[in-house]
Amino acid sequence: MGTVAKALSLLNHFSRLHPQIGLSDFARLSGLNKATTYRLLTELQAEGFVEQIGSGREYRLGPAVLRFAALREAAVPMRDLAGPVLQALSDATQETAHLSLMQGARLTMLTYAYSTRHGTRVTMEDAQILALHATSSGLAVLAFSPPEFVESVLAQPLEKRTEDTLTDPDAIRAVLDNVRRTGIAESVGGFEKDVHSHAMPLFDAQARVIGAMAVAAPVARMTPALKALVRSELRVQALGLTRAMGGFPPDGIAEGHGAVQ
Amino acid sequence: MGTVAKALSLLNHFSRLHPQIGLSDFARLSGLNKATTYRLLTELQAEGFVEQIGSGREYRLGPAVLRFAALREAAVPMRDLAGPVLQALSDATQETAHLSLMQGARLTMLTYAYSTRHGTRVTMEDAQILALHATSSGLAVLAFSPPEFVESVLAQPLEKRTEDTLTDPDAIRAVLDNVRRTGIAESVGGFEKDVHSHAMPLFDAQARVIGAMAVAAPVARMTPALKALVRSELRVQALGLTRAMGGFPPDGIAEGHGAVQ
DNA sequence: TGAGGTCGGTTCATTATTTGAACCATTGGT
DNA sequence: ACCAATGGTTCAAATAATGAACCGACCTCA
Repeated sequence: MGTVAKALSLLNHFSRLHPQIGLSDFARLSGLNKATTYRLLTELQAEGFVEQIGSGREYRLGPAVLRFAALREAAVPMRDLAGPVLQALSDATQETAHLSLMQGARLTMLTYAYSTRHGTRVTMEDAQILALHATSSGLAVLAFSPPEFVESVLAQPLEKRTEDTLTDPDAIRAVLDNVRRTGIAESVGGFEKDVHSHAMPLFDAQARVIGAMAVAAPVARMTPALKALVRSELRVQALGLTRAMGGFPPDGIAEGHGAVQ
Repeated sequence: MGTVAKALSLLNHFSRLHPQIGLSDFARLSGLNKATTYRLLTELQAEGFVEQIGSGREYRLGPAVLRFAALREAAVPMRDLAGPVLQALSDATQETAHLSLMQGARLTMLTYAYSTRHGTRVTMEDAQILALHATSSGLAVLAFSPPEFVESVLAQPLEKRTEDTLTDPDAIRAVLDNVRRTGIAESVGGFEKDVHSHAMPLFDAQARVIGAMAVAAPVARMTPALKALVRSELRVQALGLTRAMGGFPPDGIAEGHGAVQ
């Protein structure tokens, strides 16, 4: 590992729980020599990536990261990030992948990717509005939304799009509990007949849900093998996209993989 | 300059105008050897500070900066603190209020608030860099910076942004004396033509200047009455924010009110 | 078609920077 | 008065950074 990588990986020890860290702690956490750690921190400090609290005290993240984050936000629109991720998801599963974002109280499709493998496929409309109670994406979003919002949605009349659409608020609340446990929402024929879809929520920097990523396949093709593949691919890609957008999954979702804490 | 600082200063070449930069351009811009530049970029990339667009193409800022910015915001909610204060300042004056912070030797805009009252207003760019000699914010900061720093700034070539920009070091030193006496810096058309702005410095817990808060209005609207209002509001809000961030103004600024220790 | 100019990326001997054990000076707890 | 922390510093030894030259791929223009 080069010096630069070592210095930057020091920053990874910051978290919500440990927003400021002393020199000795840094040395312990990173396994580096104290003198080395000190020199690296000094360089990070000179560039504004960390700063010191009082006089001769702990370090915390510096203001430079704010500047670069603003530039990153300006340079990389969400659609650009989502495109390749959806393509990868679609390639891996050979089915339709799509991404939707909350806009106000509505969930709308941002973009999608088809697979070329099969003659039949689930098709999507641009800017389509996805019913929150009737789609896997909607359920994924609801499961991680504030309870007040969930109740306000369930209090309204819930359209029965197909004979399999869930419209009983209690039944939906039970489903949401399950989604919270597994992190993945599932819908079989709830929005369009013959469509079986899985979805995972996407989060912003405050760990608030902002939308969902989903894979949709014809019911007949959703074998146990494909289901397992979809779930694992979706998990990886949705987490990856959340990270790429600067978001944080809430506690309990980002199981394993250490990192972010 | 250490290797880490070199790597990090590569990132400074990103801007709104140049959101992505190729290897050769980076080498040219930084004056480093191409191989060196490549190795540094590779390390930055491994930590997610930059990423490459397609296959073997240009570099742009990576998602890691967003992650750290979110953590920084969580740890130091300066923006959160500043938002309402700027809004109040903007509401009271019906003009644009903005806040900038020193990062290394640069003064950069953190956040701003517009008034909705007038059709015309002074507009701000995110993460904009404010020239220290040519803006009211810069002068406010310089006036309370260590003399060595002031001299190092004045020793460099001072860009003449407009015909009214002060570029004579002696003239600037005289202005700074005045700013120190009144606590408020003023600039008429020094950065952008037709902009008249007032600024007050902000201080940290050691009474060191960390940035400035400013109100900017079109020259034509800056009547004596507005000027008096701006100065009094700015005084109250800048002092309030310094306090809210845990900072202390140096002796002689916090007149009256018997400062906390 | 091919010459000449980019580009991103790679190599390797030379060089300069990073490294770490030991050492300060302070601080805070007992 | 002591001990064990802390942040910060030193300097010879070890290691990692450096840069000139070199690829192959891709341009453009003749």
